[in-house]
This record gives sequence, C-alpha cells and structure tokens, in this order.
Amino acid sequence: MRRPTITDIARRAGVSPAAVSFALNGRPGVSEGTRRRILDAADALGWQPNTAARSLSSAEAGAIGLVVARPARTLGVEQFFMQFISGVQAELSERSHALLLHLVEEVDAEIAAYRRWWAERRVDGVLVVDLLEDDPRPAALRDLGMPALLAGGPDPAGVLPSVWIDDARAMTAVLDHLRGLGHERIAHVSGPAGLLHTARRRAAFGSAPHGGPGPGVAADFTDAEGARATSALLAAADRPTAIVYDNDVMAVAGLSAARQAGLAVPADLSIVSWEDSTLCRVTHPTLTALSRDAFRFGSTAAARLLSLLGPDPAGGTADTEFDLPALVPRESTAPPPRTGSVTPGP
Amino acid sequence: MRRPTITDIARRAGVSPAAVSFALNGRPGVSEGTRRRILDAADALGWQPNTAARSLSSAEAGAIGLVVARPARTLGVEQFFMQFISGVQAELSERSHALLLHLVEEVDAEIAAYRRWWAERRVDGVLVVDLLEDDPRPAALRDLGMPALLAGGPDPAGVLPSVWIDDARAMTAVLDHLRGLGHERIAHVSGPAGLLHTARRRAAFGSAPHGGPGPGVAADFTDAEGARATSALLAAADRPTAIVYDNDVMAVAGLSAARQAGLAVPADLSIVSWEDSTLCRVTHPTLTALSRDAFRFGSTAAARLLSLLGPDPAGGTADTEFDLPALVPRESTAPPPRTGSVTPGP
DNA sequence: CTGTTAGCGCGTTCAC
DNA sequence: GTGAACGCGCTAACAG
Repeated sequence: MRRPTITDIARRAGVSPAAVSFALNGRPGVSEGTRRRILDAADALGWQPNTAARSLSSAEAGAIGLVVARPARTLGVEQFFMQFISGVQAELSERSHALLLHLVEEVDAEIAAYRRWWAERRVDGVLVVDLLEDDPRPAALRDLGMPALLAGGPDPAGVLPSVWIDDARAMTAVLDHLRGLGHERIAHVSGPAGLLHTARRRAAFGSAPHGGPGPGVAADFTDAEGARATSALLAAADRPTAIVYDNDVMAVAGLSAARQAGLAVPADLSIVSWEDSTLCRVTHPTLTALSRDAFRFGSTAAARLLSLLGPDPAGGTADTEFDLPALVPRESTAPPPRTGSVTPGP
Repeated sequence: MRRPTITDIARRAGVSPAAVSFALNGRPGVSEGTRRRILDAADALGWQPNTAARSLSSAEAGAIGLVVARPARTLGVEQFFMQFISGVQAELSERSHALLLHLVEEVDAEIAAYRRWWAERRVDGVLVVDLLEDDPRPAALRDLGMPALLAGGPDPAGVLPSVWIDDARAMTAVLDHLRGLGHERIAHVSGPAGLLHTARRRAAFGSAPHGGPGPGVAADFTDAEGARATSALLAAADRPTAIVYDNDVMAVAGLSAARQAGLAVPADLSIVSWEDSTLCRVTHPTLTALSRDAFRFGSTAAARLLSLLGPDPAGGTADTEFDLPALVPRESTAPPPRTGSVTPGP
C-alpha cells in the first residue's frame, strides 16, 4: 500500500492534480463543491504532504536549526536550555516546522554546521545562542545569506537581529536588592570573559552608581571555579558581604566554600544566583536567584525567526527586548552582619 | 548567483548530468579522468547535494528523530539527556544524518509526532526513550512501519529492538555495596510506577537474595516527593539505615530531609543516587551515585538505529546490552550506626 | 566499458 | 478548472 499522492486524490475526486493542489492549499481556482470533494478524498486516503517534494518546489525546508557549542557542560544552563528548546518547539509545531538540533564543541564546528545545513537546504534559518565577543558567527551567517536570529543579546556588530535580555538592568536590580538589605561590599563571580552576556554583566557591575560595589572575578561556570573564586574573595581582608554568581552551579559551590570558610549563609554572606533551577531550591539555605522564563524566551525567539523568513520580514532587523529576569528572593540573602568586620572562621 | 546544480557541473565539465551523478557517487560508469574533471568542477562550484531533491528520489530523509515526552522536568535527567543527545549527534554527523528533536508533554503527542514525521517523510527512523509499562509506542511504530530503536530497556512486547541497560544487575551492585558496608535495612525511593525501568529496579530490589531488603516507595522524581518519601521512611519505627533514590534530585532532597530529621549522613543514614550529575558533587556530603556514560549510550543507540535502516539490518531485531552503570562511591555511604537502633533527632 | 537520453519522485504553478 | 513544465538528483535502458 503506497503512500497516497496528490494524483491519487485527484483520481479519487475525479479532477486534475493541479486542482487538488489548489484545494489543499486553500487558494481560489476551485469551486466550493469540488474543494469539498477533494478534501474528503484526501482525508479518506489519509494524505499528508511529502516534505521532500514540497521543499523541492518551494525551496523551503520547513525546518529551522539550532546549534549549541558548549565545551563546558554546566548544569543549570542545561535546564534553561531544555526549556528554551521546549519553547522553540511549541512555536515551530504551531507553524509546522521542525527543529534540527546539533551539539558541537566549538564555534568553528558550529559555522561548519550552518554551512552544510544551508548548502543542503536542510533548514530555512537558525537560532544563534551564546554570542561571544568578536564572534565570527554573525558575519559568517551574513556571508552565507542565511536567515538567523540571535537569542540572547543584541549583536554588537549590528549584523543579526536579536531577541535580547537586558543584563545590565538585571544587574542593577540585583545590586539594588542587595544594597536595600544594607550590603556595601558586593562581589561578582562571572562566567568566562569571552561570553558577551558575561561582559555585559561585568560592565554593568563595574559601572554601578557610586562606583563599582566591589571586586569581580571571572570563572568558567564550573563548581570548581566557583569554589575557588569564592575562597579567594572570602580570604581577602575586606571580604564581601554578598556575592553574585553568574550561574547556579557556581553559586552552590560558593555556598559550600563559604561554609568551609566558617561563614554562615545568609548571616555572614549573602548569595545570589544568576540562573534559577532545581539546584537553587534543594540547597540549604535555598538560593535567591534571577529567574527567566526560558520557555517563553524560546517561543519568542522562534516566532521572531519565522517572521523573518516570511515574505514581509516584519520588523526587519529590529531587535526585540525580552522580559527582564525576575529576582526571586529566597533564604540566601539577608542583611549583612552588624559588625563591620566579622572574623572568618578557622 | 543560483546554487549550483548537477547540470551546472555537467556543463562545466562538458559531460551529461548522469555522468556527474555517477562520478559524485563514486560508482562505475565513468573513466578516472572524467571523474577527476567532474569532481574538480563540482569543487570549483562549491556544489552540495540538495537534500530535498535527494530525499525525493531516494525516499530517504537523511535524518532521524527523537521525541521526548517529559511532563516532569527533572534536573539530572536533563544533564543525562544533553549528553545522550551529544552522543547521538556524534554518530549521526559521522554518517551525514541530521537530528530532529521534539519535546512534548505526553505519549499521545509523541505518537502524533511520529505519525506526522513518517507521513511527511521527515525522518528515516526514531529513537524511543522512557518506555512505560504497557507502552503504546512500540505497537504504534510497528503499525506505522517506522523503523525505531528503543534506548533504555528491552521491549517487553518484543516489538522494538533496543539498546538496554541492565537495571536489575545495577540494583544488585548497589545492594551489594550497601550490604558490604553492613547495611541490612535498605529502602528504595523509586520513580513513577509507570516507567518501565522503574518497575525493573523495583522488582530487582524486591527480589534481592534473602528477601527484599526493606521498603520501597514510589515518588515522581521531584525534590518535593523525594523529601516526603524520605521523611516517611525515617519516621518508621524500624527506619532504614540506607536509602537508594532513583534520581539525583530526590537523593539531594532526601539528604535535606534526613538532616531535618536530625540524622547525619552518612553516619546515621547512607544515600545512593541512581543518576550521577553535578548535583551529586556539590552537596555535603557528596553523593555516592550510579554513573552511566550517556554520551556513549547515545552514540551506540544512534549507530544501532542507523544500521537498522540500512539494506542489511545487521543484527535484525536483536537487543544490544549497554555497559552496566558504574557505582561511584562518594561521601554519602558508610557503615550503618553501631547501635541497633539510633533514636531519631528531635 | 564510457557516456547519453529519458523518465521518475511529488507537489506547485503558469499558461490556456 | 486542466495540461504541462519545473525543481534536482537518481537510475534504468540504451548507444557509441
């Protein structure tokens, strides 16, 4: 039993294949009665369009791609990611598009994947995440002529349109929260310097009103580095009373490091995680975190990309701002210790 | 500048399109010299096959699909998953196949996705994960005639071939470890009863030599349930001295619950997590866990599926056993308390 | 053997 | 509302 084709439907409905195509695509050229007969026939046969054939003539793949280049496998980010992908899916399914996912180790491999996908017409466009400073991807995609949308931050080069989150304003919100509690010596343990959003957060942290609130150190999102950075910060003479971590894994590691340094959280040290996840809720104390709606972020990005693919690129290369992350106060933030300088534990 | 086609190459090399096709596919019918000219021309033009056209005539999509139906978003599983997908990718890239990923909420939606993908010829086959008891997917896939491989456990219905992990033997290894330390009252906090591998673990736990070692309770992989189950177990008169959790999130929650019950881990209670992740390494104490090589599991499954798609389904419907999970001893397991019955804390 | 012609696969679209 | 060509690569049949 062969899969039914348009010709089969045509035969069954007693019309030409062309009429069937018109009817199925809901366009004028067939009478209402005929349209009904055709649709009924298609239904009876259980017809579904063959994507390959459709792609061939429409020159559209009906799919979009997502490549993730992540050497460091960080926990919370993965949770963020799965939800992000879920959101992307939700939007794509709605519009009958598929998602091609590719995981690679480096940006070069990512560009190679784009090149292949585009050459083979596997996808109509791609979502780009984790932009780096001096990232080669925007230019590469422009050169390929491949539609792309940046999910995460405006493209400094102004090449790719984006759906972005205002990291600077979020940082301000975090600092306001901590200052509101009375903190003055606040530190920031950021992600790798190469990442653009890290750079943005660092900049916002450093240029906060009244001058930078305290030291900022770069780490690599892993628990080991988070612990190391924390120990270093706490060993300083003028140690911070609050630390902001760029992800949940480092925040949890920082919590452990503080405990080992004999400090209580939040009594002696407040902790904020820039990523909310299960991790932040299973620790003791639970961690105050910045929470983003990853699902909606994904669906928004996908919707924006699809609109770019249409005939009338609504909005053109305009950037779309996404919600500011919400600060979710939990047990890890409290006023700083009364005494100006608490002596560290043994 | 149109994308180059076979005809373009033919023109450039001064031969017919057919000759080009033969040359590009490395099959006999063209002389060595001509083949070189053709390949050079193709190279010069930067030709790449158009997947749509190729799919249309070969009736192959050059892609495989993976649908994940996961209402509960559990943390560690996601880490496992990303690595699993990475492994799948690695294998697929090797063989020029793409991966279509789809995230849904329920098994019904998953079957719908299979139906659509297959009808549209979007994929050549699928990887199926998280088999349930009385799972409708194997039969549905068989009815569709869609090649599929089960990643996770042998199909009880014997319909789908699989790459499986011996949960029963792993459970025995865990119990041996705990008994070796001197534990006699061991409990098991499992995942949802509907999951097949949960059922297998429960069965293995219950039928351990010398009778079941202790109580088994079902939870749903969330921290809330893990804590609840733990509190219930620890409140019993004859409380266990060791608990095995079916995932890392519940194990961590159990750790907290034990602490709140006034019990020290591992002095009063030993904990084992059936899933290794960052989570198991950032807690205090760190958690003894069962670790699986998710990446290799993914690549093995993908390789097996691809071999099923070939003309000579090597191995046919045979099941392939994957490595036994390795028990990684950490700080959360130790001999049980000396006194026959330690009084619970306040 | 080397290479060509013709037609297929399936849905879309243009001219009549 | 129809017939026919098209998109692009594959391949059976055929000619040199």
